[in-house]
Amino acid sequence: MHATLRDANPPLTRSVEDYLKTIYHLSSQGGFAATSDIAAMLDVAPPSVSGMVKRLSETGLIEHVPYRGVQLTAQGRRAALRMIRRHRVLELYLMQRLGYDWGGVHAEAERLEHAVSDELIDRMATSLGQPQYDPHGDPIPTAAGEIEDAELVSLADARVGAKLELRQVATQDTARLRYFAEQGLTPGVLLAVTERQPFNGPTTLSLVPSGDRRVVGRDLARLLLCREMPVEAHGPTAR
Amino acid sequence: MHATLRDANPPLTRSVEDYLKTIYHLSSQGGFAATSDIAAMLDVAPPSVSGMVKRLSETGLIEHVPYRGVQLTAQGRRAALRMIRRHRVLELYLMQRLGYDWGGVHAEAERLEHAVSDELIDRMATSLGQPQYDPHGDPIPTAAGEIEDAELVSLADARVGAKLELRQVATQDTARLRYFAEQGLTPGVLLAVTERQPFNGPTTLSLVPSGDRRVVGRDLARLLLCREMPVEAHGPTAR
DNA sequence: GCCCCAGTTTAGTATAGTCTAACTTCGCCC
DNA sequence: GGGCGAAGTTAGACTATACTAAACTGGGGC
Repeated sequence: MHATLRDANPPLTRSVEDYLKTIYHLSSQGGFAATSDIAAMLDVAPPSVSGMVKRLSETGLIEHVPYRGVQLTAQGRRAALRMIRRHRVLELYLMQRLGYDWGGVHAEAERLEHAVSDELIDRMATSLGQPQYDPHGDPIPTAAGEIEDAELVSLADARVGAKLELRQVATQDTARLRYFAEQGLTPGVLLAVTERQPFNGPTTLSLVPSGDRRVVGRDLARLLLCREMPVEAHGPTAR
Repeated sequence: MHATLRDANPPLTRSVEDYLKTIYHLSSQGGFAATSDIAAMLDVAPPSVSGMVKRLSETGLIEHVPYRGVQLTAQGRRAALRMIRRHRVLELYLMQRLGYDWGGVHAEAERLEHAVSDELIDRMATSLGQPQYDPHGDPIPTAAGEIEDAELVSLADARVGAKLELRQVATQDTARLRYFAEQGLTPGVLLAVTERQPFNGPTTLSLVPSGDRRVVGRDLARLLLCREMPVEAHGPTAR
């Protein structure tokens, strides 16, 4: 009797899927996801997170170190990547095939990702030619659950002419964070490197799509981790 | 202060949407939907239905006559038709644009219909050219909530050559119902009228796609209510 | 015209998720 | 090195939905 692996995949609930995705994002850059960060990102109260964390670690999807935070297990990571694949394929499909724009696409994908079957996602991916990146330039995990490493470059090292997406601001310092925010340099913004002074001089960049220029000194530029954008191959979608 | 219509649309839950759709189908042909029929169709226990019925009638979506059954209010009917529109547009889109076949499309649409936005459905409908019928030949309600009357013809009155979908077997008589079932004449089957003998004689038909022939006398033929199929305009999808 | 059974409703319990309020723990600061 | 504030957890309650078991109702058969 192989009842051992009986309920190996009790289908995850919508809520569980959201938690796993959130934990994946929070812990991808650094070990643990904190309760309060999860709560903030999902817009629920911290005790709700504690409760869910208990259930998820009982079912082996995450590992919980009390007062430290949580991490995904291999199983949890697989489930999270499946959701991320769904989300990114959906966003790309909605934009390319149904005329969605940046405004509406995220919310729509956010709801659909819990309802689609793997088959539908694969059909969409096939229809799109097995794309590797979503409309934001983020890599799409494969159906087998592999995802390209983000390979972040600091702005200080990016070559002049590169088109980048700012992905991470590598400091906890409030004053610097605030300064970056004032400059419009927050994760997600697109920019092009237009110039760099020699001898460790400052980098000049222009924000996309506004075209605004910024000059960033080397020390600060090293904190801005970016992903080089894939060659623009898709249509005239905004940006 | 117009707080009167404050929570006019507390978004319906997935479960509520399923109940409304089921009640619509069960009560469309005849006044009341019975508790046990709803339970059977949703695969839940009858007491679960009683509980939901109480809540739904409190919120004004249905009307409940104890021990008789339930009917949709105008508001409930509107919500049900919205779900039916979603379901039918989804089925058509999945088959025409993503290569789904009859096997998988229903289940997929059944899940997606609770997650899609009205905008997405409208975009799909636009992409399909504002279709009027789903792949089963059922009419698609408009975005405004209007649905074509089914306009059923009895098999006895259908013209020779017509292609029909059997929609309703208009008798409660068990013996007749059993006989029809044995003949493969159950709601949903497709058939073509091939011949009719004069002077109120029997009608000959062939089942689609098997091609099997049946001869049905006038009295019985009058009980078989059918919908004339719209002209086949879509591709070579199985059937 | 009474009775009985199928169908319906009530009662009570469970589960997954949420919340607020109250308590605990951690680690930083002086 | 002791205290204090922030972060985390526990406790307890609520909602939506489901279930089983038990009680009720109403119309058809004799």
